[in-house]
Amino acid sequence: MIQKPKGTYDIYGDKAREILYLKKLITSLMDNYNYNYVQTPVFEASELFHRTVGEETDIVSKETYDFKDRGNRDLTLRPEGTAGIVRCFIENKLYVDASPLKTWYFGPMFRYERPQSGRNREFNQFGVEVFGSCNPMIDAETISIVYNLFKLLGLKELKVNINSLGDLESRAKYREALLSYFKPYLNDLCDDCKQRYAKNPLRILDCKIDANSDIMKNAPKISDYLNEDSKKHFAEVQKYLEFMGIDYVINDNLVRGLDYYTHTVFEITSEIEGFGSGNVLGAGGRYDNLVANLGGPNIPGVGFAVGIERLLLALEAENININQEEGIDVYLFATSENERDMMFSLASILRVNGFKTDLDYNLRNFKNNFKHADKLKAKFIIIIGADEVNSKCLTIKNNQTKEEYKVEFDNLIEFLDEKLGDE
RNA sequence: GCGGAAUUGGUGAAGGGGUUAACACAGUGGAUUGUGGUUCCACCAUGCAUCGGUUCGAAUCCGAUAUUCCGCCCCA
Repeated sequence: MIQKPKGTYDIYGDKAREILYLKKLITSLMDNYNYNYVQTPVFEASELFHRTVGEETDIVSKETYDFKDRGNRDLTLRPEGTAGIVRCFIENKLYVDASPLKTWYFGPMFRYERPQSGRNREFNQFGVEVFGSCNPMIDAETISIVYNLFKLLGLKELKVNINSLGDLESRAKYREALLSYFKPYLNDLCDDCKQRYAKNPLRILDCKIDANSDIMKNAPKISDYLNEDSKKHFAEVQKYLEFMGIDYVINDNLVRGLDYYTHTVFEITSEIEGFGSGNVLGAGGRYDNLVANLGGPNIPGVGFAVGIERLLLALEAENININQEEGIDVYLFATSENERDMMFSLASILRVNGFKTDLDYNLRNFKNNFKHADKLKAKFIIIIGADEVNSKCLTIKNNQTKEEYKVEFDNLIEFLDEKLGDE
């Protein structure tokens, strides 16, 4: 028996309805914010991710799905969404259009990881990327999208963490300060942190092992190294968040695992008991140099990604049901083989007229047909037998009230419109 | 990359070396004939993740592999 690849899952039934509902809600929310849907390839040149996400990040160094195609091209299944959208932005010269350009995406991402709760090898992300504005309003707006989506869904146990990494100048100064601060303590840090010291010292702050040590607590804070512009930018982001009534916490140690961030970074976590390390539901930030680094014009960007599977887990943990199974309007069955053709053509007419219709394909007996109609949550049942065919008068049963009606064939649509229109 | 626990029909599961793999739900057919969701009866795993080993005999013991769940690292 061939099984699905490790860390993947099939989407069907309740899960499928939930994801479709989320997509619908997100689509309409993005419409209100006036963002444009963008779809880019699921795989890209491997080099794209090395240059954007960062060579030394875990995502690129040990989690990518790399392969060569039959033309010997080096390709990678996308581990995140930003790189592809930025490439698309540059390649199609989308910067000639209205600025800022506000985009969103929804689709599968791939990371070669050990599966566990809230983590799969193929998973779905919803995200936005905004290009062409340095205005802190955009930073606050993107945070508000994630926040409002979660609130709309009914999530309560949320925490918005924000921080600023500053511009290139501030970041460089801070890096120097960290290097000189940690140098005497190098041997006291964990092995991972020793590596981070050499490759990306900011990430030392992210360390869970040393988090509570005095060394870490007394480490220099990024906020002391922000220059005037960076400070002002961060202050305005906070001002706009307050305008929108979004509670946030400034977390000095929030640095994020992707290399491209500048200025604002944020994470929204679920604070539900027992949610573990998968509690980051959405995260993102500003990346003012990424477009230029990839060979595009010097245009700033802001974005975030939300993990759909994690969002569904959080909804489940808060007992929020978004599975909107509605049931059908009409169920038809024939009493014998002779009436099946009529049943089938009648179903077709109902469907074209906008009624959610299903029918008995199996020639079930009466009992099983009624059972099946209940299972489909049918509002009306139409029974077609010899009498009905001869008299051209249909028997229609309201499956909630059990009332039965005789309706002329020609009046059927009108009858159902009236009955179902009440709701 | 490291660690822990699991895997028995469509589903929930019992059985921990002895031949027909319990029970329940779902499904199908019937008692029931054009009006059901109650009740009753019948059918529904030559097979217990896969491969190999031990044994007269393995779902049961041993080994390997796969997958699932959970934790660490990291991430959404």
